[in-house]
Amino acid sequence: MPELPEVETVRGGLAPVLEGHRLTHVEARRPDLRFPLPLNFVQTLTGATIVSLRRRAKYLLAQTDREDTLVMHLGMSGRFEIARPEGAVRPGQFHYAPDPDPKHAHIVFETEAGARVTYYDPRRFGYMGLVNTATLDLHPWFAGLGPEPLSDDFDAARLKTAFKDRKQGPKTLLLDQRIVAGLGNIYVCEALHRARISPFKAAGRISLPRLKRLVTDIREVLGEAIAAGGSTLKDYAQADGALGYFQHRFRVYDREGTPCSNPGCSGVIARKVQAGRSTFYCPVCQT
DNA sequence: CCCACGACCTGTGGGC
DNA sequence: TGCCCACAGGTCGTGG
Repeated sequence: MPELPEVETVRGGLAPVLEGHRLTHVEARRPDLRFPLPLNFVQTLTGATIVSLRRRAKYLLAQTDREDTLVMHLGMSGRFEIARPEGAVRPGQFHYAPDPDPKHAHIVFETEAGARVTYYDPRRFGYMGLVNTATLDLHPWFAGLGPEPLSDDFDAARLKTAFKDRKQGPKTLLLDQRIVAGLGNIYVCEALHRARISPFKAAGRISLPRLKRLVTDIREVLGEAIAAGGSTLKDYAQADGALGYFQHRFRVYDREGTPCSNPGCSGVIARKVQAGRSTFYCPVCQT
């Protein structure tokens, strides 16, 4: 599933075709994704103009010129594809290439300009909803979210407070969206490896200088991934259909048995299940 | 409050 | 080739 950098990449891919564009056709091919779609989903969005497309944590926020913001979460396997018309059947009506994966094409948006944005999600862990824009921050999806890791609100002092007296490893706590919003399994593993911090060490016992290093490394790895256009795994493609390449730069994720890349370390990357998720790490230099 | 675990849903890849 | 199991980027609810 897309983590922060992938969602940011999707945002960047969708923004040119959605921002400032009016939705002329909205289709929900099933009544639910992970949760039921609002009953007024199609009605509310049809004819609305998307005034901005932003990201908060792993959510995409498409603010409309009506009262609501369309909130989209990609879950594990959600992705968007943009189709451009191959020709106009007649003015305002367009022709598109056949959908390569109609079985998982759950939501379709078409804009006045002729772009077709299709949401695919085989596992249906993703979800969409309509949230009143004026009170968006109070909505349960957003009210408890921690700071954006790339913002100034996120720093070592804040992590120190969040980690205080906690016995769980930093791996588990960094996945908690209330502590910091937008990290997922891949980038937590990558950041802890860069910072040479053990995923299993009691979080409350990590020193402030090491947390400072961790904050820097979180920002660094996210920044690199965003710059690379987001990572692409099996069932994820960039919003415009092109592929990202950051997955080739993972240093620990899915690299069990390969040599540790940290300078001067002769360790071998290991995998352990921690709180039900795979943790990849170097048992030698991550302490 | 903290923490571990199962559930949600579907697809894929590896081993036999 | 076929079958079965393990596993997958996230989040939520339950129960100790």
